[in-house]
Amino acid sequence: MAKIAVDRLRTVSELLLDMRLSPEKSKVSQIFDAIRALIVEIKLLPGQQISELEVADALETSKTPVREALIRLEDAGLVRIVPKSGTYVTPIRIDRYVEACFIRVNLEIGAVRRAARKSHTSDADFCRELDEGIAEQEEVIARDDYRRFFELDEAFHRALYQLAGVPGVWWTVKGVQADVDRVRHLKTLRNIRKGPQIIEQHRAIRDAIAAGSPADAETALLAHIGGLGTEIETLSRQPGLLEHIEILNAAVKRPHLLRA
Amino acid sequence: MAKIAVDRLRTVSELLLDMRLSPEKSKVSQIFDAIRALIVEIKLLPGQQISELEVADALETSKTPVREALIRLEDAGLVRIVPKSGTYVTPIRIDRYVEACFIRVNLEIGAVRRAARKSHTSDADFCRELDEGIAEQEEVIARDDYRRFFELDEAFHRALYQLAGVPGVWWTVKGVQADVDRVRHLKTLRNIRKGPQIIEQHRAIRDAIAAGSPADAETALLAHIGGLGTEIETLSRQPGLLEHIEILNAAVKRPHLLRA
DNA sequence: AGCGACACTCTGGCATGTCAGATTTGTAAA
DNA sequence: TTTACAAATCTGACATGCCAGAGTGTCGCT
Repeated sequence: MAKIAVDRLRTVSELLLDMRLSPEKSKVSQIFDAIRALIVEIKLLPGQQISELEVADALETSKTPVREALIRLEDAGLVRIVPKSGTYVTPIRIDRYVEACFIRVNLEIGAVRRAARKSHTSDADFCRELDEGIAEQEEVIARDDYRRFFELDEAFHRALYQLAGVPGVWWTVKGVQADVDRVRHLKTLRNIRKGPQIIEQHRAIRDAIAAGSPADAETALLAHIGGLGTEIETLSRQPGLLEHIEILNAAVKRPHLLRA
Repeated sequence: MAKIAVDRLRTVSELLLDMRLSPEKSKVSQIFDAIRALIVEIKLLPGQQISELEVADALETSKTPVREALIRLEDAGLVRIVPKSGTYVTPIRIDRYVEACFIRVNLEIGAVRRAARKSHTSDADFCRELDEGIAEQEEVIARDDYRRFFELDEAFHRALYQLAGVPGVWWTVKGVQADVDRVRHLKTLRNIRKGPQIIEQHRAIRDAIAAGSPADAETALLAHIGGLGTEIETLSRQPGLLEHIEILNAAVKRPHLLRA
């Protein structure tokens, strides 16, 4: 099996040591966000244990807020709490990943179709928000600001739901995207990027909506985030990506697979 | 404004007094389920306060598990926790209702289409589970067992996701259905039922899947759970339903609107 | 060496207590 | 009666502590 560079195994306490809790927001939400980020960015490996007490000590707080954050992380599917045993990062499951893609694709198809229908009976300014988004995307891609581009991409898709008149749906999508985010992070780690191409696709979606054509909008969206089959193919085609995931999932049980 | 019969305002403690916590399952999940049921069945009215301490006393337990259950209820959108003030049942918002319908319709369209495609290349037994479900539905509808019918209906739709190969999607659907369930409860309270018709629609969906025709499957599904517009129309056409919701939302602030 | 019993440790479930802020209530002045 | 303001009350956020059960290592028996 190919050796793959993986971050050294770090305990939660190590990773959180330099974090300071702001008294402005609730501790629970801050801890939730912090640990979620660690999991999504694969700083915490699948299967790795997260101890309430350890986190509490590292953050100089008590177990209670940590525990409540972990409960919410469990609801989000990022950790598994096993009574009297421990709390563990869930493995990256490709079936969940596929389901998340399924959800996103279908919801977004529905959104762009609705948006296109509404656009049909609205003024020319209907797509202004999309246009502004695309313009800014081009700016940041020009200076390789991928973090910002990631935010803009998210905003663009959120705007689609807004145009469709179902803004809240976005949060549902976000909620199930945990596994997608983890895989996406792996992809960017492996330098799989395609910024300009994405912008072109965004523009195609915008145009179809502006033209008031639900069918074209669906086609454009599918070309963008792809059908389910496409998505899995993409994964398989990336040499070693699935293997990489396997290794990550197994790493905690077999630490000798890890390299510094 | 029309007077509408509404359950007398009951505190959580009253409603939970006869409940006994089983030591087999965790207290949190039992409390979560119990309060969720009370909210969905509109025993607890929108806006009504749910005090941690009150629930804890009624169930002869401590605040901790109650609190954790309430946190999960907040994630589910059923309550709103206001720091240093109280925890309140969220109002029934029709925009959320619409969004939940949107989510369900689009996901289920995707599911039946996929199921139909898979059926196309599978054996004749592909739809057996659906057939068995429909058969049992006919049995229970014959003896007016609406509670059981409700379960079977749910199982039928869950089976659709299973056939599509994305079983986990069902849980996402369930997660966002809180408001739908509340409205549905209102509907059944107002005697809006149509059992035999539903079974006929189930059969149509099954047939389209068995025939391996995605387009027909989508059509049949739309006829069943309806497009978004249809759903809202249904609401508006029910004389007084929207009003009823308004009154429920306002009831707690204006107790004089309530009748025994 | 192989294996089972037992003690010890660790974990999360839960009980209880403290506190600051939000809300309500009592009350007295206008 | 109305209003203003302060005391009393109530609430959830968080801290701390205890407990039973799961896991693990050790030691003695075979």
